[in-house]
Amino acid sequence: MSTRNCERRKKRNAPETGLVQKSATIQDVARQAGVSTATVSRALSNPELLTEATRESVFAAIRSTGYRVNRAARNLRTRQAGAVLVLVPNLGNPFFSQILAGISEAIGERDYSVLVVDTNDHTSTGKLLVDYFLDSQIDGMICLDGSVSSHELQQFEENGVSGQIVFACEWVHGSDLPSVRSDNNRGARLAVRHLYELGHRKIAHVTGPEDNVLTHTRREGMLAERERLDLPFREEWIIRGDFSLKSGRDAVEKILAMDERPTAVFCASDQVAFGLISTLAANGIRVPEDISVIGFDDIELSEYYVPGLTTIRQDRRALGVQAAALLLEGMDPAGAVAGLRRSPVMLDVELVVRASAAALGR
Amino acid sequence: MSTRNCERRKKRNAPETGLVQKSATIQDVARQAGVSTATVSRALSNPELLTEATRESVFAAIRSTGYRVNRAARNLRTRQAGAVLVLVPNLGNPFFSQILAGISEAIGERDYSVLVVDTNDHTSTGKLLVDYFLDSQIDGMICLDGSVSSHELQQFEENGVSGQIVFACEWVHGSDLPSVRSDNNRGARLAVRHLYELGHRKIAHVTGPEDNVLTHTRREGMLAERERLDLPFREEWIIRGDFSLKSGRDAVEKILAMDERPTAVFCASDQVAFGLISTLAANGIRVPEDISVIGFDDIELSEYYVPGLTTIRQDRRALGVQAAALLLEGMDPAGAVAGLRRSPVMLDVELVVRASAAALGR
DNA sequence: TCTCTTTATGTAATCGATTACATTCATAAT
DNA sequence: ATTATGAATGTAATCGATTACATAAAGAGA
Repeated sequence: MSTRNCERRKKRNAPETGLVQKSATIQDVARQAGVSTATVSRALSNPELLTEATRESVFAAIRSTGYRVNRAARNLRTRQAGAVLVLVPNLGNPFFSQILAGISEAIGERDYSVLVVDTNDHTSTGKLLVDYFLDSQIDGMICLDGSVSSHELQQFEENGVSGQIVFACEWVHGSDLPSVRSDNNRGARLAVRHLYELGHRKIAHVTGPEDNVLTHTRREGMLAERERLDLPFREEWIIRGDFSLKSGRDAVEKILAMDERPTAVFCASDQVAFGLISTLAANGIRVPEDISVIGFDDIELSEYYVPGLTTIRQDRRALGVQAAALLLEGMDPAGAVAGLRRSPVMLDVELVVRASAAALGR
Repeated sequence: MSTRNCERRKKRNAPETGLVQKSATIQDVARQAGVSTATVSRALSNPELLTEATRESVFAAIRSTGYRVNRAARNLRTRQAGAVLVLVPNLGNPFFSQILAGISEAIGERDYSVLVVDTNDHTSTGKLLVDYFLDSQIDGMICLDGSVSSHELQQFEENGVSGQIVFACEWVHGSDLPSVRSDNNRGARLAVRHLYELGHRKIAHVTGPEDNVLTHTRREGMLAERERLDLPFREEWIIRGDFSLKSGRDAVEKILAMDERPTAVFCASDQVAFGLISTLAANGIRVPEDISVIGFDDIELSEYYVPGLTTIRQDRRALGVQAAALLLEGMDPAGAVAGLRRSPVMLDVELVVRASAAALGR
């Protein structure tokens, strides 16, 4: 029938015929509607400026041509990127993906794309974070990783993009960049208090990595509550970890070797708790009968662990949503008002009681 | 000192002075180096075309101006987007994030951005997948979700973008789009055989959701192996699930109500297995003493579950890396050769023996 | 020495939108 | 009737790169 079908193997759109053709431009629409390109552009961005009649005819033309705005052209002209980057410490960790979901939801609504970069991948690239801005690849950034070097932070300032950055979950100590975080200190206190109320006095703590703000905040909360309750303290009860399953496992060895074995362990993350519990089990020590364990995060699996994990719940999705909102605020108008910069948004946490922490000496 | 610092709050770059200024363009570099913009462009894309001398001077100018190519301008001119989209069924599921990591790694090397979209977010947008292509937002797509409607697939074909799509992990039954997958059938057979060798004959199976290809492939593998080994079969031993923790929990109820209770359960995912085991435990049924359980996926946590989960390992990162490679191939030259389209890349799986499946009746 | 290649570089059109400014026209105010 | 005002639309410059084509220079071959 039609041998001239394959003139170009370019994109098609969906006009009346199924003919292969380049996709329609704003020019095509303008021609079709008998108006100028300016009018078409207005129909899209400021429809209220147009007469109902012209508006209609433009939209009709848009429909009939199957027109779609060319992002690259728009971005070039408006000097935007239409994308936001999320920097994740570890994509493989279920904890972060939930935050990501919240971000996607809130950001996607505003027609921004979400770029995702894993810190590990990133550092191996040798690319600086600020380069994403300088390469006009992104308009803003949400950082779930507090271990950003001060050098990088300085770059942000120097290039005037620090207003388009929001930290979520983690943050950088001493920096005044906006952030959304859970009340980690309170979480730690809740954990300790709960163990105390169950009768525990000898409480150990497996921390996160030493260079992490969460590690410090949670440890401080724990120490404060411990002091308030006048609990005994031994240096060896503070065990260094790194939030990972493996560090939970490694903690067991140390616990087994202790002169004065704790009756309860507060872990800096649920993952640590899992690593700990499973390894205790492998050593014939039962949770919670022999030792109580409490985690932090309340990832979905905690409810389905054996035993169910008593833990501190963070609203991960809310962290993401709020961070996105904050970022949009910072990006949108000239509204980079310093107002929000100084005070981090603090989200409440909650003790979730399950089976892994029980009354002492039953 | 200098009050004229705030003339424009635009981007800076890093020239000798710290003055705020618009970032340098290719024009600036050309001027600085005393060449044309064409030459600068060549220095970047085809350096071998230039004299060593000019090349040097261009790079010097690039350095001194702090020039960076403007992505939007390049994209507009070259009709590319510089980005790839990954469609994930559920970002909150640790299973997928690992694949994502693999993709990021492989795609990022080629200087593409990785957009991530959760299927849920996506469908709620009312946007079609093909729209990402039509809006020139992406050059290619990796789909981890096999539940793409045939309507969407048709749109891909019609718009000539099906060569830039790769399925990973899941795929669409009957479609010939390229894909990378684990050998799910073999995985299921391995699982059943393992249980058989442990002495189990009454083996139940908790499936995935009915509309999922993995569900079918794994079920078929299981049925085939079951037949080969001449195992008894009861309809009720096939329990419908959906890969989630919750569906594992729900399965327990059904198992408890069975006339002929199975001695082992093969779960379609590790998550299901966790849901199952924890709920069995809550009902006083011990794993593996009273009932053996085997999962599928080998997510990181499986090793740290109590008991350690015997399961089928998929190399998730490899799935991602290979999918990315396949996609790059399809996007790169005019090399959309049909050669690869027909045969899915099949990755081997492996039985990982831990504690959740044990010899019958000890 | 003169023409023919070959190689290095420049000129300028182009990608497709946005938007400052100009123009037109209808309506209100004088 | 005349001018001012405002609303609707058009004109054309612009964003910053890429690249087809044109040109210049250098060397090869006669």
